[in-house]
Amino acid sequence: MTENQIPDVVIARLPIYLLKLNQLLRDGQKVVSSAQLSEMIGIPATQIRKDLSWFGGFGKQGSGYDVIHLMDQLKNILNLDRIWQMVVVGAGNLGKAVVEYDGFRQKGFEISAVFDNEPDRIGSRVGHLVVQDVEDLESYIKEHQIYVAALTVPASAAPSVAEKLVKAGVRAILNYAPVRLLMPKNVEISNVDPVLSLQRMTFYLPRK
Amino acid sequence: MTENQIPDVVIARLPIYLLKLNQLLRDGQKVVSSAQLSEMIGIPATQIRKDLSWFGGFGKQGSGYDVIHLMDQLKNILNLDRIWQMVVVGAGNLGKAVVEYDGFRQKGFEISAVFDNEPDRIGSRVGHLVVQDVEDLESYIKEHQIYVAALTVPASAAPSVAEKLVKAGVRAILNYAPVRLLMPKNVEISNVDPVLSLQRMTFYLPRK
DNA sequence: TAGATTGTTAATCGATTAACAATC
DNA sequence: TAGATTGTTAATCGATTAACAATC
Repeated sequence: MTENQIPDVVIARLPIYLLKLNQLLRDGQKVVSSAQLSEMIGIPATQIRKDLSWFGGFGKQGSGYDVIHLMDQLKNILNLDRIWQMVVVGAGNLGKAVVEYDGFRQKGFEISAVFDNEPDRIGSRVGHLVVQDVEDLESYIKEHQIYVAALTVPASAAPSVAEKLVKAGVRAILNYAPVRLLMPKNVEISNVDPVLSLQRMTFYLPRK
Repeated sequence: MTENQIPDVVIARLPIYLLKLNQLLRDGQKVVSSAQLSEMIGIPATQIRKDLSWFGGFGKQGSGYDVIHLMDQLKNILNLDRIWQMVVVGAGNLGKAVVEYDGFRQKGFEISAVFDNEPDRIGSRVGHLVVQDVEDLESYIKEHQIYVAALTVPASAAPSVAEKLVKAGVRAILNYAPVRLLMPKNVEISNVDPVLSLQRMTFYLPRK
């Protein structure tokens, strides 16, 4: 069963295409060529075509890609033609910001619960949610069949909470804690660590 | 002048090594081998050694790397043996969270000013700072020789603000707005877009 | 039809990995 | 010295890019 494995880098670019297509749609553009997309997002046209061709022929020779149609296809490929329920673990400043950020819901990720272990926080309101006891995390995930979680606990607590999440059935973790979490290979993890990004960029800055 | 160009992917891994070394230091470990590091962060030992060897020989055959010495070297390479002043543009929820997040300062990135264009927000306090008028952004950057900025304005405003930043002399932008910004090639940009990360991960999740 | 642009093959480029001599 | 682990070369692997036939 040698599956025609699609490279991870290709998958990572699809949401970028989708983002730009959204914008084109709002601007009322009906059709777009790979050359136009290329210029707008700074990815070579050949690469865009190659990426898309992993999944089929979505374009039309001579004219380009129908914006709406391509968006639908990408959403389907990325499993985004549905709403994903998501839990947030950690109700500190970061957790609050995540819960109150509107961008997740707008793109189909609905935060359905937030958890913490601090007695002071449990029971308090964050956004439109009430903070629940992390003791109830596993049963909640199982009962509601949650696959996606955001981790906004301190670095020290992250590994053990992540393990709990995985044990309960979570398959994708958005990790805001500044640690590298080792995951079984059937669990996806994305690290949101702006400090690492800054530390990369400073390499290229003038030393003074 | 064919410079021995170091790949971007290599640079991007160095802060990860640094993060883990920090942890080892706290744990009191003095020396670490590439094999140990490998196991701890899930990057092949060969790759770690290869990455480091771009910059010189930091290890000792037979024993490994001195934790403190390697940290010092990495900090030097990444230009992290100093404090970077940073401005934040956009004082909405996201901007507030960024200003109030302690992790930047801890790692040597000091937020020295925050800007917005909303009259209601200008003059109000965020963390220990007072929100300044974005009209004064360029002069502030020039006067204080700021090279690093975080962009937490709405997507629609991001491109024009980014342009202002670059014009004033900013060379590294941490972009929180959900847009791709095209930058001159002497300006570094990192996108912090958790939604894109989620949209990548859902590809791998079971469809139901 | 002529012009434009896709989808795909093949060539190139660059990054990862294996292997091992050097050396602490 | 013997054992361990680095630093580096060469081989492999995989991703990007160029080129162009197919086709709208």
